[in-house]
Amino acid sequence: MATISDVAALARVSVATVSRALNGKESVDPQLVARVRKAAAELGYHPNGLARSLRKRRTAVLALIISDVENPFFTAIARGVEDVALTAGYSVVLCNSDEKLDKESRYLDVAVEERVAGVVISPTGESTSVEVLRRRGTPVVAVDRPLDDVDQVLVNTRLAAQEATAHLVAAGYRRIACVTGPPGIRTADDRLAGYRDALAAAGMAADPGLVRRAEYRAEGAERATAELLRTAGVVDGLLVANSAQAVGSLEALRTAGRRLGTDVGVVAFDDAPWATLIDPPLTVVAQPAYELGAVAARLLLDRIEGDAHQVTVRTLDARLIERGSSRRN
Amino acid sequence: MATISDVAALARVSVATVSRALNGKESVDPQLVARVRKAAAELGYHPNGLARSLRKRRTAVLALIISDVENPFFTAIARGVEDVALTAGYSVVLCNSDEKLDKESRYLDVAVEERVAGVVISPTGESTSVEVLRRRGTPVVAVDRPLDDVDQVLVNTRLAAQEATAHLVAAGYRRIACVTGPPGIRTADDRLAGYRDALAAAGMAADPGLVRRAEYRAEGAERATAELLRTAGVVDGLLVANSAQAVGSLEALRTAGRRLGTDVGVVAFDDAPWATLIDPPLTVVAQPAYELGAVAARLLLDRIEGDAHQVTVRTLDARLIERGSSRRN
DNA sequence: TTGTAGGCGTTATCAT
DNA sequence: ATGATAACGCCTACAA
Repeated sequence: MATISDVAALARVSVATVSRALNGKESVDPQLVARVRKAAAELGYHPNGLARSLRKRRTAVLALIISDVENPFFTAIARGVEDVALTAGYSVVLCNSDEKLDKESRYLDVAVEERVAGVVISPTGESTSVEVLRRRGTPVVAVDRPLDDVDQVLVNTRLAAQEATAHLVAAGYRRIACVTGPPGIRTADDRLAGYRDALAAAGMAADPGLVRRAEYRAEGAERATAELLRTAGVVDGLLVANSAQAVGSLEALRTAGRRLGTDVGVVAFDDAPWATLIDPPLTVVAQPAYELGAVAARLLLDRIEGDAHQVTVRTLDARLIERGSSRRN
Repeated sequence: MATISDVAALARVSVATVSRALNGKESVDPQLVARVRKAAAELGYHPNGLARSLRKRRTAVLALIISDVENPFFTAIARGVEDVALTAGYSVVLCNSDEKLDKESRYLDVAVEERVAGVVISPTGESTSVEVLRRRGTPVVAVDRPLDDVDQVLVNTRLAAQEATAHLVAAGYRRIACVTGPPGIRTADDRLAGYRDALAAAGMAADPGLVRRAEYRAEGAERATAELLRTAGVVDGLLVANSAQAVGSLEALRTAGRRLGTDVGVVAFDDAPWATLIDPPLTVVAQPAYELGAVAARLLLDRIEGDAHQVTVRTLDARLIERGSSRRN
């Protein structure tokens, strides 16, 4: 484990010169630079980032805390963040909070302790607190879900849900149900709200029995949907709040022998790769996940580089992609 | 940004005492511990992990370098790694090499510079070099794909491919094609080898025209499969090397009007959540991704904690799940 | 242009 | 049981 002074000794210069040479600083004799480079290579020298960051009082690492690594929506966000961070010279470390508050707060502590330059987070819930970051002045950007007093990049998911539901109404479905995520998760609440907006606008009664909440996972949605079909009377339409849930809901519909589109019109959030593989293909609300991440990273870098602006909230639009699952036949 | 000496001052003790108290060390007057705790809380003190690691010459952070964050197989591995690391008191940072050698080697450099305790990596290719880690003595475990001279956790993917192909043969398919990943990626090569093993065992000629290579993504596989169907003559069976590719291959089959199972028997690697959603459901080779990650992490922790064992290679088995896509009717 | 030396915030050693 | 103090490896005034 060679250090800077080993390099200095081998190159017969001072550590200061090594530091300057290796960091491409100002005026160093090119001949010395060469000697230093050679010595460094010979020793397999890699600067100690810990020491460097300690001294400079800043790191070039961003933390991205997402609520579910196994959800393609969040991994797409991750790629967006990564791409802009990397080109700006920052590394990204990804942390998976798994929708669990304790894991999330542990990672927030780690972020503080490792003194990351900034944090992009999709908060697990309403009680998510980034106080620990705020106290230290670590810049934060919330993505996908809101968070008080910090920059945010969101999707206009309520409008999207409203449009999706209106689309089902226009297609002739009348008893439209909604399977959404747990209460307290803003995207889940918003999608439900949009659904209700659309029903109200269409002058249709909002039957509470047609609404189910489940974890953002296939299993929960499958149970919820099965139960819905058993107990809610006639159901001929369904809005599902994410693609993991869609897997479960579609299983349940099939088990119940209900044909997609013909018997039950379905729209789901997230344009999963398999959406066009099923028969009929699934109508979806496509969210701009990659952009979400890219915009969030950009905002964060602005903050880090001291561009002290006001708290900004950026809202991106989702897009309805009509396919066979929301057509009567 | 409160430091340990701020806490010391406020609690009117020495920094040494603060350090001992906060780290639950040996014998410290309980009364002082309380005073220190109170002072720390009051100041919102969080120890500086950089300084700590610099001093202790070790970090409690593992790096996991995977070749594609958007591939569920790798995110499942990530969860395995994470679960065991977290319970052992380590944090995991996830790095996405995106199957690109330059991103991979950048992350390897970062891992060294940040002095992570160890690295789990799914190497992008044959030329992946962890020399930089070896020189520093950073423990490494390769996962899913082999790597010279380091601990490895692999799947017996050649055998699995052979079984899958034999299953197609047994089901009566005769002109079986194979869509696999790029050359140089070991899993891709192994799956092809297993496919050939099975054909040979069945005394069937291996027609090179029935083999296609494509990126481990839907688009490439779709093109490859479409071309295969156009140019390879009769094709009534298909082995696909991962679930992303399966999406593309199935699209291509549908576009070509070939019915799953009836016209073309299909088996794909990876038990994707949507596999049972299509009609008929997809026969798959399920890989123990989570275990892969968990075992790799365990091996890595052993190394880190100085359990100097010989290079070990663990091979886990995959499991064929027969569904409708490999049945004639 | 190059070198010397102080300090970033901890932990650990050595006294007391 | 507690306190002073020397590293850990690097960067950067300041000096030469």
